[in-house]
Amino acid sequence: MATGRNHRPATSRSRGIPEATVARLPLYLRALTALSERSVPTVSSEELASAAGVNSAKLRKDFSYLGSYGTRGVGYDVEYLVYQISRELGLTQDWPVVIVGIGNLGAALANYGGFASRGFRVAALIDADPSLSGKPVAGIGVQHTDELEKVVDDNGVSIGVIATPAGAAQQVCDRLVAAGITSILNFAPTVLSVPEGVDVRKVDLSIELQILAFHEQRKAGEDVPAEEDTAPPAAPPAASVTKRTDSGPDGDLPAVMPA
Amino acid sequence: MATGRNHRPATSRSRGIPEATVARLPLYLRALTALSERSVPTVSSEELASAAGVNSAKLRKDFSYLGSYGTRGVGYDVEYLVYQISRELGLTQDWPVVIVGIGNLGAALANYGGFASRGFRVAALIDADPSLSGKPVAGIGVQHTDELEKVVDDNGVSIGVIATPAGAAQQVCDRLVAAGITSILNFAPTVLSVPEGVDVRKVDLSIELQILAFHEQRKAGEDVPAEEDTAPPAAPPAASVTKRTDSGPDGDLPAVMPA
DNA sequence: ATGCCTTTGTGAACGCGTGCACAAAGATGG
DNA sequence: CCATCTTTGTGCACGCGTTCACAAAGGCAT
Ligand SMILES: NC(=O)c1ccc[n+]([C@@H]2O[C@H](COP(=O)([O-])OP(=O)(O)OC[C@H]3O[C@@H](n4cnc5c(N)ncnc54)[C@H](O)[C@@H]3O)[C@@H](O)[C@H]2O)c1
Ligand SMILES: NC(=O)c1ccc[n+]([C@@H]2O[C@H](COP(=O)([O-])OP(=O)(O)OC[C@H]3O[C@@H](n4cnc5c(N)ncnc54)[C@H](O)[C@@H]3O)[C@@H](O)[C@H]2O)c1
Repeated sequence: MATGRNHRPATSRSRGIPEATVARLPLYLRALTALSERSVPTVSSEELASAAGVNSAKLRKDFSYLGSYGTRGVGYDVEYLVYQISRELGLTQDWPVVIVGIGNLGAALANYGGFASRGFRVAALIDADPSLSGKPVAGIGVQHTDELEKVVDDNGVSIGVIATPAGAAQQVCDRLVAAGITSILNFAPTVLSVPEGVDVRKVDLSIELQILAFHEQRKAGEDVPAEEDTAPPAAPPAASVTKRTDSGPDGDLPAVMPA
Repeated sequence: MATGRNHRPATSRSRGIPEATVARLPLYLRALTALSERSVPTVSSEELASAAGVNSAKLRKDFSYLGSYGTRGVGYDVEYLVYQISRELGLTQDWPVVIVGIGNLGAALANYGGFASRGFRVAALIDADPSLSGKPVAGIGVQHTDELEKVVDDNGVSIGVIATPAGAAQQVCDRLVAAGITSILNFAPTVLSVPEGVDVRKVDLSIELQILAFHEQRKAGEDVPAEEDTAPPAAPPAASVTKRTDSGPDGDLPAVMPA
């Protein structure tokens, strides 16, 4: 139990900035960086919002949490806003990151250029497989799990990425936390349990696909407006052996019925 | 403008099931599958909730949208629930998927076993690089972009995964949509614009890291409880040359001030 | 200087999601 | 058949996030 608090109750009242806003700041920053590279001096909330794919009122409200950085009748100064958001997100400093589990995914992550584009720097690659030790991936030698604590300590790493198989994830997580890491990005399909004060974010491809499949099914099913009697199979197994009245009207279960 | 509707206004009234619940169903399903493999016959909402890392009341409410599948005083039948959730998510049928952009990430995705574990099947791998054509990745030959429409059509693919560089993503997206795809999972760091009726979900590593960095910075700053006057730099560029009253207390801008 | 026109910043209403707390349902034991 | 105990299903309240709509702010032209 105590499978680790999710969400961020924000310790109570953080200094402002709703979580939903924080999640959008990187989006704005990306759009602003693109404008900056094209030497666009200012943007209106309307333009920037459409570039970021959000509602303009939402964007203005988001920015209002950072302060009043716009000029009425004109818009926002691109460079200045880039700096303000970067600072707010903590991107003015660089963040050493360790990646644990250098398999297919871990190697792809290590090779990912977008890592360094913001203030993130791959400090070390860690894997339990001894045959990988020393092998260079993306120009960095893979180190054995034994080195984990030392690496984290020496480089002052506070962000860890887990790309190991699901079975090893919790164990790796525990070690990362014990080593002093307080933020984890988890690619393994497992719920991680962490102590208070440690943030976990997860990226789960399988979940995303399942959500898409749900909507896809709905779209397909819309053609057949048989709203009433398509779904309800109406046969909860209830008492394990007592009930089993009949097979139920749902039939055609693909061999997954309760034994 | 019209950078593509985000969210899912659910076409108006979908048949129930809040989006937040849909997003958790795969989580429950994963936990239930694990229980099923251990031949556990029933679970209480409390147990299952902790395994999935959510609140038990939330879980019960989520299940209530699917119908009354529990037995009071006992809990939920694992197998039956697995089936019900699978069916609700559309996992009883198999979903052919195309992956476009077989680079570091695309190849990792193609090799990913978790794909097939649910009803997803990699129908084709597509890349614009002619030198990749025919090369087998994860046992499947990479096909050239020219084949895209044919592949989608022949296999009845409705879900596409974009793993190309950001610059090519919108273009690839447009082609996928034109070919008949209505659900897209986007790994490229770009906002995709799609017509109504097409669902887009994104996975953005960089955004996740930036969110972690934000909280990390906050944790570090908590030591100094100078709540009031740490943040407000109070120097929006405002009128380009007119304002500039003084440099403000923030100082130390790392050479990023507006010209 | 003055008025017009654009765009910000935000008050307020609304809807969704969350979690509490409890009555009802049902199993289980006597 | 009844009492007791467990666990579901949900009414309700609350808080967060979204969106509308508009007054105030400020640039710009005359
Ligand atoms: N490949 C993908 O596209 C993809 C997509 C989504 C999720 N995932 C998840 O990401 C994880 C990694 O996927 P993958 O395809 O790279 O798997 P992989 O098997 O290719 O790589 C896993 C690596 O982790 C290492 N490892 C195992 N136990 C370890 C431990 N205790 N400490 C350190 N390293 C350890 C292994 O030596 C191996 O190199 C899995 O959990 C997978 O479910 C992968
Ligand atoms: N590698 C990662 O870990 C990672 C993480 C997060 C996001 N991303 C994003 O995922 C995308 C792919 O990353 P990557 O590291 O695999 O890049 P990559 O350069 O290794 O691979 C890109 C592939 O896309 C192909 N391609 C280019 N244009 C195409 C087009 N128009 N049609 C079809 N194929 C085309 C290229 O030939 C190449 O094979 C990028 O947008 C990147 O920002 C990658």
